[in-house]
Amino acid sequence: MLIAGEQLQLNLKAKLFRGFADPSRLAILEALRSTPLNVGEIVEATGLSQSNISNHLGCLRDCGLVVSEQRGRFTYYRLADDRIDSLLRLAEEVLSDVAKGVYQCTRYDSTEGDSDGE
Amino acid sequence: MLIAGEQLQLNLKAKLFRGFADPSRLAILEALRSTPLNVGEIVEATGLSQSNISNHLGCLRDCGLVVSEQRGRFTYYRLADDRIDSLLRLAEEVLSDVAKGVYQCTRYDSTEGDSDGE
DNA sequence: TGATTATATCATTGAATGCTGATGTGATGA
DNA sequence: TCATCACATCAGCATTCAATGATATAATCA
Repeated sequence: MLIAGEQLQLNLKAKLFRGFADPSRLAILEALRSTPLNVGEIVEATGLSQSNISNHLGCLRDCGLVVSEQRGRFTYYRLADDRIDSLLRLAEEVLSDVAKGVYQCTRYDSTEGDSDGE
Repeated sequence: MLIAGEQLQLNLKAKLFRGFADPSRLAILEALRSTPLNVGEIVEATGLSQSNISNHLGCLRDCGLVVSEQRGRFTYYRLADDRIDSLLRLAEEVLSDVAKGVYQCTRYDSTEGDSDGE
């Protein structure tokens, strides 16, 4: 049985991962891996709507995954920490091994559900 | 604008992170970090219900984060890969830096929402 | 075989969450 | 000041998803 402090730690960690656990947010993070971008540039890079991106950016910023900097009318965003990049890279490594499994995991699939039967 | 292959890659990565993005699943993964456990032991370790755990284990297994091994009536689970552990550890490192932000991020908070008003 | 143990599956329900479209706000320039 | 640009915020909707309780399955033992 978990005690309160451990639960809190788990909730924090879950929230951190949650920042990465959405394709739109990942697209934003990926776009920011190479260089800081303003919102309009992120819109172009991802094809997502402006308000959608702004919402996700708010979450990512609140959660400390990105930081923003105002320049005139533009707001530039960048990854808050090099380890954000490391996490993404490590995830890619893991994926290269377990991709088959994730690929077949239809539990959280929003696109479509092909698959066999277990 | 993202092309199809990149989108697929993002969806995969998001699903991978999704395995980590829930306190219950994290509790299960944490329990398995030290040693393989059967379902009953995971129930004890986490305090979650059996069916709840079984559901999460199904997801974790389908997504390739854990592997299972039958031993008599028991099913033992363990982390599928050392890098699963690395990802958890790296997340802890990041948390130690951006914890304040995540802590204040009420967007995905299920426990409670104190906080100031931005 | 029948009882029990260990685990998986299922339907349901309520809550969380992503997306959209409209609107608000602040900065810039005519 | 007025129009415009860049971005943030908000309400509403539709979907996803976690948890529960009941039930099914599969293995073990008497």
